[in-house]
Amino acid sequence: MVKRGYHHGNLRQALVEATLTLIAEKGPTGFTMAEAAKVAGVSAAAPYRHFAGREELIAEVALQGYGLFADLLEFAYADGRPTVLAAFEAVGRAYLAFARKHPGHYIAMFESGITPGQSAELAHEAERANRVVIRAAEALSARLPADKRPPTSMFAAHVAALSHGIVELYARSKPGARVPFTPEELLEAGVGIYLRGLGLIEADK
Amino acid sequence: MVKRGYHHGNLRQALVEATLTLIAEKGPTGFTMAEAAKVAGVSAAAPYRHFAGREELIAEVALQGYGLFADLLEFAYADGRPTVLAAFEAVGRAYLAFARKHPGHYIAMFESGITPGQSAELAHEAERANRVVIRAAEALSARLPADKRPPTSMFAAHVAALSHGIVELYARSKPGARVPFTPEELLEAGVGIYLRGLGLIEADK
DNA sequence: TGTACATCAGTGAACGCGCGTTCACTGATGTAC
DNA sequence: TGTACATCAGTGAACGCGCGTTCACTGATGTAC
Repeated sequence: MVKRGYHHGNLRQALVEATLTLIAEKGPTGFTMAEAAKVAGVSAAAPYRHFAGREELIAEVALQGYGLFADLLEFAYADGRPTVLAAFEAVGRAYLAFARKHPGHYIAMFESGITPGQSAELAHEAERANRVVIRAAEALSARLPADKRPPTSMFAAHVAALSHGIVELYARSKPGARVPFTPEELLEAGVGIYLRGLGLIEADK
Repeated sequence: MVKRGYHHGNLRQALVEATLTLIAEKGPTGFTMAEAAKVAGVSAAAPYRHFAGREELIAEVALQGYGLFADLLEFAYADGRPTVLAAFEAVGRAYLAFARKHPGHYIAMFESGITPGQSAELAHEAERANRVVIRAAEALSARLPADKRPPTSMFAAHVAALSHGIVELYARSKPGARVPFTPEELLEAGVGIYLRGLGLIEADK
C-alpha cells in the first residue's frame, strides 16, 4: 500500500482493515484508535474525520462482518440446492470457514461487546445472516410431520449455538488442539447426530 | 463489610471478589487494578502485595472459577445417580446454572483471554471440569454397540460446545431475548434430540 | 505480664505512558467561470 | 486552458485522564525472652 501525499484516498476503509488486523492479532482489548491510525500510516487525529470514536469504528467492522457473513451463508445455502440437506450442511461449513478466514470480523461481531441491537443497520445484517439458518432449518424440517417438528427458531438456535460453541472452544486453541478433531469434523458429526435425532436422516446410515 | 484499621485482614480474597463484580458488570475490558483496589476499599498500591499484576489477578479469578465449576458439575453428576441419563442431564443444567449464577467467573474463564494452558493449576482445574463431561458421556455411550458409538471425546465436545454456544448467544442478550426460549429449554431440547440421534433415548418418546 | 523487635500489610506520593480527543492549521482537490 | 476559491482530509501539538507500577514509609501484629 503506497502512501501518496497528503491525502490518503481511502482512509475509512484502511482504518477498518487496520482494525481487523489488530483485533485478529491481539483481541478486542488490544485495539486502540491510536494504533489503528498508525497501522494505516496516518496521524492519530485522522480517524476522527471518519469515525466519531472507537466504538463507531468497531461497529463498522462488525457491520461489514455481518454483511460478509450473511453473503457467505446465502451463497452456501444456494436456495437449497442441490438438495435441502446438502445445502444445510454447506451452511455449517460456511460458518466455520467464515470464522477461520475472517477472525477479525468474527471477533468484532461476537466478542467485542458490540451487540446487533446497537444500530438498525447492524440488526438488519445480523438478521439477514440469521435468516439463512432459519430458512435452511425450515426447509429441512418441512419433511417432518408437524407434531414431531421442533419450532424452527429452536432448530436454528441449536445449529447456531453448536457452531458458535465449536468456534469458541475448539477453533482458537493455541497450545495444541484440546481435542483430536478439527472443528469441521466436530460440526459435521454433531449436526449429523442431531439430524438423525430429528428423524431427518437415516439411523443406520 | 466493615473496614477496620490499617490491615484489611483478607485483602487477597476481597480483590478476587471485587474483580468478579467489575468483570460481571463491565466485561473483562472494564476491569482495572486501580478500580479493584477501590472497590476493596484499599489504596491502588495494595493489590501488588498479593498479585504480581493484572494478569495474575484475573488468572486467580479464573482458577477459582474452574474449581467451583468442576465442583458443581461433579455434584450434579453424582456418580451417575439416580440414572446415567438423569445425571447427564443434570450436568447440562449445572453448566447453565453456573454461567447464570457466576457470570464473573464464567467471563474470566472463557472471555478474558486467559487460557488453561497458562498455568498447571489452571490446566488441572479445567481438566477436572472437563472430565466430568467426559465421564458422563462415557457412561451413557457404554450402552451403545461399539461400532455405533462416537469417540467419547467427541461426544463430550459436542455437549460442551452446545452448552457454551447457548450461554454465549442466548443467555446474555440484554435487549429482549433473541429467541423465544430460555437457555435451559434450548439445552434440554438440543441434548434430547442429540441423544435420540445416538440411539440413547427412544425416538418416539 | 511486659517489653523489644522483626515482620507483615498497608499508605500515599510519584512516575511514565499511551490513549482518546480537540483544535487551529494547512496542503490537496474539485469546480465555477 | 487558466485562475480563484470553497471544500475536504489530512497534520501536529496539546490536553487531561487513568492506569500500572514502584518506592520509601509506617502502622499493626506476632513472637521471643
